[in-house]
Amino acid sequence: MEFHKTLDCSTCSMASPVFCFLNHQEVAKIDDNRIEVSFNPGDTIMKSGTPKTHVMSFYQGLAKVTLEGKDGKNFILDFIRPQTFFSGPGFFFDNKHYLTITAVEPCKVCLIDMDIFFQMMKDNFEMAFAFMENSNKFIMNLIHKMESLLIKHHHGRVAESLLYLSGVIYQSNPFNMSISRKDLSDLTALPKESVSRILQEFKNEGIINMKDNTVHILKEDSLMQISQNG
Amino acid sequence: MEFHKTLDCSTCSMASPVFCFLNHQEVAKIDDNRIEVSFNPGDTIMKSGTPKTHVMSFYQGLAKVTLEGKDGKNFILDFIRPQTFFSGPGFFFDNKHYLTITAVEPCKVCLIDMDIFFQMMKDNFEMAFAFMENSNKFIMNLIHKMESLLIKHHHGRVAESLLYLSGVIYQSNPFNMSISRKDLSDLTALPKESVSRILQEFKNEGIINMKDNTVHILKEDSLMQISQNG
DNA sequence: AATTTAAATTGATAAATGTCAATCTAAATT
DNA sequence: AATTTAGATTGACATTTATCAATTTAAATT
Repeated sequence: MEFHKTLDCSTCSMASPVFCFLNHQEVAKIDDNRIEVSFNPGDTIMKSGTPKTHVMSFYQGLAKVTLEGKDGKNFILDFIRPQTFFSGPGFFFDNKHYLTITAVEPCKVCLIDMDIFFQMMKDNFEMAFAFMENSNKFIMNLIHKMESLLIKHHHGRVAESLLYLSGVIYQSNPFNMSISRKDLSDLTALPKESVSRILQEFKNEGIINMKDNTVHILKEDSLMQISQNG
Repeated sequence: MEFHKTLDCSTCSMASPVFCFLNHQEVAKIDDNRIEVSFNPGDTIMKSGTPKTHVMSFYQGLAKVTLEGKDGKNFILDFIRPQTFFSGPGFFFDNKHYLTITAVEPCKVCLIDMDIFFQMMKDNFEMAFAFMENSNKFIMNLIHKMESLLIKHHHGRVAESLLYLSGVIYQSNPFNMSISRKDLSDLTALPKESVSRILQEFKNEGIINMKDNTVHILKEDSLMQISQNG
């Protein structure tokens, strides 16, 4: 971890849309009340159950947002890429974390004092509204995720995840999957054995190719169909 | 439906906590820009996909919040009882409904013009914050629901639902279940046949009693244990 | 490079689960 | 009250799915 700052809010191009309605004074105040933190893969960025003191601007790397269930079962609700603003549902409520965020690739974030951010929303309704929009998008993600998990069968879930990883998270087609099979298992809410099997099936059917964590989607149409109907 | 008003905001005791920070002027403004609507069981209060023009204060009856999936599969995310404020995740985003709300028992609601409510949040940050707290509670409900559905087996889900209906929704122990088996099926994300079977099992094991839609929980401890471990 | 550790794959099996069809019950309509 | 309709229950079956154990592969450590 580094405690000196390498960025300047006034020139930062990595800020989330939540911050785009601030005037110079407000930007300066954010700058004075933030800390930059780096995380290595596997590091916990936010831990469910702990007190919530900051909101987060995620500006580098890849992280996973996890719901910790019982018996050590975890569910990945989403992956985070820059630029993302994250406060979490405990904000305004009991100021605790309800989700765990873990670095998958090396990450850099700015942590902004929650009270400062809170006060700023009082004076700047545009930021407050941008914050609310951000919350609502999070809700819609959750709803979509829920729908997928409830409706789709195993093959469909894996197909959807591969398309999501390639299209949204890694944004390339032969993509190097930096997440583990366990992560894929937590993302699809499937036992890791099932994930292995299904990936193997996709490979045998010529839908994808796999080698050394590099996945190549060969028949995107087939995957989309499996994702829809499976 | 009745188009004349029977209530007065300034003396209304059925308002959600979201409205508790308003001054006289603001209360009057809400009063001028709301309509009272009654719904019969089965009526659609809000329909997914339609434009969103109002926020809702739910002050009488029982309704279900449904996520419409593919192939006519529906999932009940929650039931609504007074007093509940509901805006929905489309607010601030594309102003469409993403969830469907349907009356289960006769319902009465106030629909408040969305733009008026929006403007009022600009001037009254306390209401805006109460609104945000409401949103975050909704998120936490969703997360809890998701966890249950992902972790628990069929018996556990039915057990949890019975406890929820008795404890939260109907607030009595021998309770008259105004929701249908199909609703119970949509709530637990289980085929209705499975719901029937499991209820019957619970009955045979002396955990509950059932007659004419009246359900009596006899062994709450057993149900709680099944809900936890099942 | 050798050894150890962890992760991923594969196979076999038992259990859970969804679907179809048929029966039964209750409610609604005439 | 008789008829119709919708909803709920039950049974049987095929399929899906989770779990355990064993093997293989890859990564990390010495």
